[in-house]
Amino acid sequence: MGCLAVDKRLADFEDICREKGLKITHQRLEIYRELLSATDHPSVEAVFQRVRQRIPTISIDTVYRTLAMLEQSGMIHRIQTMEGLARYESECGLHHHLICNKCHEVVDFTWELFDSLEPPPAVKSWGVSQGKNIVITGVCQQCLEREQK
Amino acid sequence: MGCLAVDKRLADFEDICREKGLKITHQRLEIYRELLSATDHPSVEAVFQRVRQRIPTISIDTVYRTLAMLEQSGMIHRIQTMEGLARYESECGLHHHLICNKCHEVVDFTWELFDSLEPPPAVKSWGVSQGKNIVITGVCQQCLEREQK
DNA sequence: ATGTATGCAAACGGTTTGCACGGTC
DNA sequence: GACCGTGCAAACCGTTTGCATACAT
Repeated sequence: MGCLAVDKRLADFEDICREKGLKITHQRLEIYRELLSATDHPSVEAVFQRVRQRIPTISIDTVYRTLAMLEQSGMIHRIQTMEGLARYESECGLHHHLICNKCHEVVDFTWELFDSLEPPPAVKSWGVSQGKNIVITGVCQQCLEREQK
Repeated sequence: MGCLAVDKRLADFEDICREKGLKITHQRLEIYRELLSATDHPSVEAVFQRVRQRIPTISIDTVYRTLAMLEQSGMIHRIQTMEGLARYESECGLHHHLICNKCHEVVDFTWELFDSLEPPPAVKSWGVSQGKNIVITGVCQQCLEREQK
């Protein structure tokens, strides 16, 4: 999953750590590996539960700290959802999000036409833009089917 | 401010309350009035501080409950920010948001060309879309100037 | 050997909830 | 007078932090 193979990105992770003087620990590797193979956009709690199966002694604090560290290094992204909790993704390519109002699942989609569009002049006069992201909210197919049970 | 005059929207508020059997209280009126005249996108705490000047005995719980009620009735919108707190706006017209990564201020902008665009097919097959919102993040002019002090 | 990362536990901040009183209808 | 809304306080939940130990370098 993601824009590069998992192995390549784990190697990059080690390079970035060495470069920044960060230590390559068992916990950090497993947390990053978990996020690289995740297709949903897991919450901190979800990452914790998954990694815990391989490292039963891991604490949720370490998951919080590691995810924050990975985000600061630009290796993963944080998404703040309407539920009020943070979700993470390892996807680094240009993309947007579909969020279901019922099950709160997050799905990626791409929209190249939009990406190539020039924003209106008001944006330029506001300041310097660094990210341009669409969030489409609605109800996903599974929830629609579940509703008309 | 907003797509309708403040007085008109306060009258609508009373109609909607009567319709739904909700009581028109002093607190609810002042909270809604405050949001109608706000140009920033205030947090619950900010609304509380402002309304408190006119109703010194008001509690923050009431502000939370009233804002939730107004949102459920479709009279205002909640925005979940990256800071992890909720912000509210009374604007009901189609618009998008500029968010400064430094001061976290939220500014509205419109983009009619985008609004008229048909989303890619993947969106239709995902489910039913209800909202389509752009968030552009970056650094606003004031923060840029403050930086190069 | 040095110093950062971890795990534990406690604190934190925004938000929600249970309850008795007060105000609206 | 009936009942919903309010204010107070306490609970709640996701997240952050201080500290002593464990581990990577």
